[in-house]
Amino acid sequence: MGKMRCCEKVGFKKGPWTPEEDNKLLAYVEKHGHGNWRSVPAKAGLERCGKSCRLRWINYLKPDIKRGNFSSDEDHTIIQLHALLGNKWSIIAAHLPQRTDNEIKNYWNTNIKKRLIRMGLDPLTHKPIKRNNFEDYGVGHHEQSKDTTNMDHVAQWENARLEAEARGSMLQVESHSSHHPQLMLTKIPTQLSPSSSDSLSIKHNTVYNMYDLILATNHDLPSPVSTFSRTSLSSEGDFNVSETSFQIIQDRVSNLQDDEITVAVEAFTTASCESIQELLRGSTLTWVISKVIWKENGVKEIKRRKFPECRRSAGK
DNA sequence: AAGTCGTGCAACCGCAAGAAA
DNA sequence: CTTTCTTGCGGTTGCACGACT
Repeated sequence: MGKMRCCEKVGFKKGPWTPEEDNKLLAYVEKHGHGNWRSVPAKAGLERCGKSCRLRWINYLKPDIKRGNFSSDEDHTIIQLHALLGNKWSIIAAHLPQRTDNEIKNYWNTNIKKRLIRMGLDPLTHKPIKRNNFEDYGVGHHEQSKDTTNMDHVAQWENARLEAEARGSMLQVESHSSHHPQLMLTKIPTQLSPSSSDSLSIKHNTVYNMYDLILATNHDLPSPVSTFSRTSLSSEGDFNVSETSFQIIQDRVSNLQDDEITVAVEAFTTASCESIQELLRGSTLTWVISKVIWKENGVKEIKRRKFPECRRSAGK
């Protein structure tokens, strides 16, 4: 593209932030809000690039961030979600209010991953590693035998994994029944609430829900809405939606109460990209909504988007 | 006391998605 | 439709600090 990324420009300071810099950034964001990070450094009087400012704000300065040790509940949640989703830190973080994806990623890499390996479990699949693979993870036979004596812990991990898998397959079963024209809503934390959550940004008097939504519709049925869920998949594909269908679906979404939106479906959140692709391939489907927008007066809008090919997860 | 090693975490980097022009 | 810009994500790096020798 030939453009200069902000952090490539010389003259920007790098490294740890000083308290003075933190104060400047904090004062600026409190006064003007965040967004357009590129212009923030100049306006805030900082010699940092916008990206660095954004990161500092998101990972450290934001007032609702919880720091310190992870509770056993949080630990359990991370294990379960990781077993299902893999390294989808942002999605995992969405299930742990006040925790940042960076913090969860660090916690995983420095703590949970090592515990798994010590127990002889594959950190990717959470399943037992074959004995001759132990050295791949730098675990010798001595250590293995030491850890396998603690079968309780291994069993706990296995339970967490199975629980997560069961949850995932249940969601798929529900999803396959998408020809039934009902909304499937399950509890999800409050990230869809247009308050001060991580997933929202406020811009031009509009609250954007940054979590994508999938809205599957079966054209053979009178009701356009069969499943309604959220995901964060990327998109590509070829699904044409007529203006009529779009209007019907938009009306349907607009008629949802805020609290219904707030408890949006979890199904695709925890299903793998592959299973979603498989699911959508087999259906008379449908199309994808990228986001719901709450305007000031509470009116909801939706934005269209094409079907996902999961580029990020496939490429990395 | 000095040097080395291991660990935890903040910060950086490259890339991609999505919005805006 | 294309280009440009901003934002977000996940992998990786490097520094600070404590434990150990």
